[in-house]
Amino acid sequence: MKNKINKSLNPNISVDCVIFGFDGKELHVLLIDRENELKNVVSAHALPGNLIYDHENLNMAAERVLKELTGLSNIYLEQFGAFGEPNRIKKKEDQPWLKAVRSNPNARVVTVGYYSLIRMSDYELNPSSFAKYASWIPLKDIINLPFDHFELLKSSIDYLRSNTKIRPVGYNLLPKKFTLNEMQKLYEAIFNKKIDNRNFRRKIINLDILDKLEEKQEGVAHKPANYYQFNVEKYESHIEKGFFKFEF
Amino acid sequence: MKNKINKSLNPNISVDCVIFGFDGKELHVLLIDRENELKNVVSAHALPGNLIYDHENLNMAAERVLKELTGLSNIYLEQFGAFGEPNRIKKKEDQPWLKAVRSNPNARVVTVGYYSLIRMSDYELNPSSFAKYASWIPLKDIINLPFDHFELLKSSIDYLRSNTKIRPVGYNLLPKKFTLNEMQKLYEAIFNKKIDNRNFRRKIINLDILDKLEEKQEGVAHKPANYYQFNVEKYESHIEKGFFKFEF
DNA sequence: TTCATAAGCGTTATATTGACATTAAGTAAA
DNA sequence: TTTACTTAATGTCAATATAACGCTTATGAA
Repeated sequence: MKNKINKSLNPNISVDCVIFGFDGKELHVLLIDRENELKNVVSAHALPGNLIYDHENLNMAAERVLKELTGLSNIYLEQFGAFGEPNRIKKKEDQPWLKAVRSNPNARVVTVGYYSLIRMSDYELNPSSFAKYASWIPLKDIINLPFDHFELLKSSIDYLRSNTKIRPVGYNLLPKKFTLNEMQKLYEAIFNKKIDNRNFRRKIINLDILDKLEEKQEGVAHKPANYYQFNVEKYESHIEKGFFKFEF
Repeated sequence: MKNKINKSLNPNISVDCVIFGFDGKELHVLLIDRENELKNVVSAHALPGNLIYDHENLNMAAERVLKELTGLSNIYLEQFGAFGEPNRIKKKEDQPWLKAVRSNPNARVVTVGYYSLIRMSDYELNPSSFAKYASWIPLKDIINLPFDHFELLKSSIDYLRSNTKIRPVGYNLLPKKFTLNEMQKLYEAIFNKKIDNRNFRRKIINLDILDKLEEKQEGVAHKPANYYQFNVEKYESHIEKGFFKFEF
């Protein structure tokens, strides 16, 4: 079995996934823990990623790898870049792990980065393959990662920010029903900056992508907030055209 | 020599370059002609691209490949995506050429797309390697290409357009000195749509990235246009921050 | 001198932005 | 039952940006 798999695993191409989650307060990233015996290494955490099979395309590979390592499936993944420094997996501290899991640990590997935004509470993590654990780590607590994963992470954040400036975000990150303040907190988390609440509300509501529900928060010790949900049709069409202002 | 090169050519990873040029009227794309005996194939034109060496990173590879095939050097290239459909180089009509130039013509190849915008007149084309000719083809005349090159081309155009909405464009495409109308024609070519000239001028001038020169067109049978040039500092800083309007 | 051509300029009505402070609705505590 | 506390929700104004629109100007050619 191992041989059969290795036969069609391409030794030179991998995918890595940066999965962002939002808990209402801050952004988290889904990382896996690799083998236990590597716990004493600088960082056992890593982005879920692995070599691809020759019969699958890059998107399929990313979905499969994510599923194998974390148990997550049906996740919409978007490519944010290819990373191919010749020395990207040559760091000394990364070698023991590579030797343990790769049949060709010295091969040059170019990786393609995929990212996604998901509601943390919607998914249960079920790590397997070489992942012993999979867990949500607050973005701000991630200070290093093996290989060039930290670069990938930074790059994915740049991409997420650019993207959020161009098209609305949140359908995949927020609960089905959410308050405008939760949505604002998400934007603040993405841009890492405070936003004026009146201006935020005006801008978002004018986009006309939300439906205001008849439902309010309950049991909170303050004025209850109204719930909203995305109007999927309007949201999608806005995603397609983007909300550029610099048009002619 | 052939063996030595092949030893370090990675059989699974390639780069392809989409080089856009502008002649003052319309966008052109730099294509190579492959071997003569393939002239009767559906399309002998192709994007300049080839496998990468294991010692070079993706950017270096794109620069080298571009240089080898077209003679262009010192071109700033930007990545626009990775393409990895398993069948992307399996089309029947593409096999003879692959067999002729690749030592492993059946290998699965993932390609990374790079694009650039250049002033056509600034560069002389000097094809070599497996390129017999390299020539500028009007974008609108390109109706098919081998492999998935047509997909890459479409994807690069999408990327160029998105990019042009976010940051100014033209420094690499227009002559050093240019008129506002030439710049407008460039934008019209990119977006493939007419732009109101007064609004265009106002918008571009308000960006404050151009210096108005003391020089005018000469010998034209109409009111001579004023020349402008990019103020590189202001242009660069604008490129960095982008001109998003959807900010908080 | 006139003609043809593209360059270059300006206004107005509308929409968007950013800055800023107060009131409202609920629970908890006194 | 009153008061305190907390977060939700709302409005205005001045400045800026946008889209739509037509006329005048400078030059070479006829």
